Amino acid sequence: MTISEKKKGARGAETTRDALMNAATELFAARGFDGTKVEQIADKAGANKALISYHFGGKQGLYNEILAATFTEASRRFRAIEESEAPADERLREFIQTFADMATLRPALPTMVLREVLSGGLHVDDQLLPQFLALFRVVQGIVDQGIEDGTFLAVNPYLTHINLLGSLVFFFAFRPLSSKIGAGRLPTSVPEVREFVKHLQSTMSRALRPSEGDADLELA
Amino acid sequence: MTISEKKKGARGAETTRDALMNAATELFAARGFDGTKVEQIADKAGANKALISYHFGGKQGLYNEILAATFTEASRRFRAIEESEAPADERLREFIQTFADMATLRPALPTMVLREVLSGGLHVDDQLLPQFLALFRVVQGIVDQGIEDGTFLAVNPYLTHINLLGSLVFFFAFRPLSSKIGAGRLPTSVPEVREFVKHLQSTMSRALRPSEGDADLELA
DNA sequence: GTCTATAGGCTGATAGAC
DNA sequence: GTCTATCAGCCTATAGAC
Repeated sequence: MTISEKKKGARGAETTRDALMNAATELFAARGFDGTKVEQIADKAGANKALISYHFGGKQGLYNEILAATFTEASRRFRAIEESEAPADERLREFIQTFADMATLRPALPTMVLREVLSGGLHVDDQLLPQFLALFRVVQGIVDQGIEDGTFLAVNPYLTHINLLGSLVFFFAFRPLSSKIGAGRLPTSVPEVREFVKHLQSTMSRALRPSEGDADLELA
Repeated sequence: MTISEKKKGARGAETTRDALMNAATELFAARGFDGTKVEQIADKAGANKALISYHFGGKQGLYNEILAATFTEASRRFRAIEESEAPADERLREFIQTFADMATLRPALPTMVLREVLSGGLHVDDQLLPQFLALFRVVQGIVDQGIEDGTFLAVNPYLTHINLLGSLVFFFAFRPLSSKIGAGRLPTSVPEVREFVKHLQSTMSRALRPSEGDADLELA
């Protein structure tokens, strides 16, 4: 038995601080800030609720820290794609795959993005805003590149971005409800992530591929 | 001065009941159930907060009534598309346009759908679930039709539905934040609904159109 | 139908012992 | 760092006058 396991049998080598962060991330994602009570967080973490104030200065502080950690990690991962010099089509596939990997590893990410979007970004402080916006520029950069070298149709990059990110975020946010509704009432069983990734990749690829008689399409 | 205007000058011919509904719809959409306080609703409606209990039996009752009204209206509008006998491609365009019209007229709709999805459908009682699911079957019905008569690629209808609905809902949910971030920091100005509708219609059309060498694509 | 006043419950935060 | 006990504030709901 290690020192850190001295008291809390339910946790591994996790510090109390980390346990609180993990528990809170799940709860905030599922129920939102107002819907989550500090006592629930403490219980789930197997810790005392007073420690939330001690470690994070309160519920709001904990939320901010989680938001920052989530966006920072996402930001870091996407930077690799932004710096890649692969063809646009390949980078787009990579973006979809990376987002899916991240959402699988951290299911709270799409949910928290969505909650922030819904709340009008009320909780995103100015320090975090650049990272938030960075996430919103990746797709546009890729589309710009594809249009420039002629491998993509001249679509509106911003709308393409909304289209793609909306699909991704919605898919992952919808999965829990999808499971709840159940196999009987839903036309198909809950789809695998792999399947969805493949679907979205080929859908976007077809949607952006310039074809013969398509000079009339957009340009907004 | 009509009888109904006897007391509240700020409202039109609106009954107190309706004023509360409208104010609450906006607030619930913007801040969620837990984030909205009954006093805020009353203030916005120019009414007394005790009247929420009187008219709706409490905050939860008010929320349920709004949710029911919202989904019922959506359900009614989409039924027309479901019963249409137009070609699949046209019906898909119609679906997108109808959703956009509805979201423009009632901005709370996409937001509340999204909040329900995020919460895992916690507030949707069993009576409402069928209407909720109906909304989720429209796109799939259209795609099924298109595949059957050969005008669409054999894509997965459920994933196509997620793709389309995610894009639509996200676009409208993101608009307020988009405005807040501002013209300076966003690559393009906040796009018009018309523009987005056109984009999404042609994107989906291209994504679903069967082309020459595409026998390899899906079938999950 | 509408208002005022208040009750009663819950929540987040902290003081202080260990 | 962690825990117990407690408090102050807020929030919903209701009783009762008009």
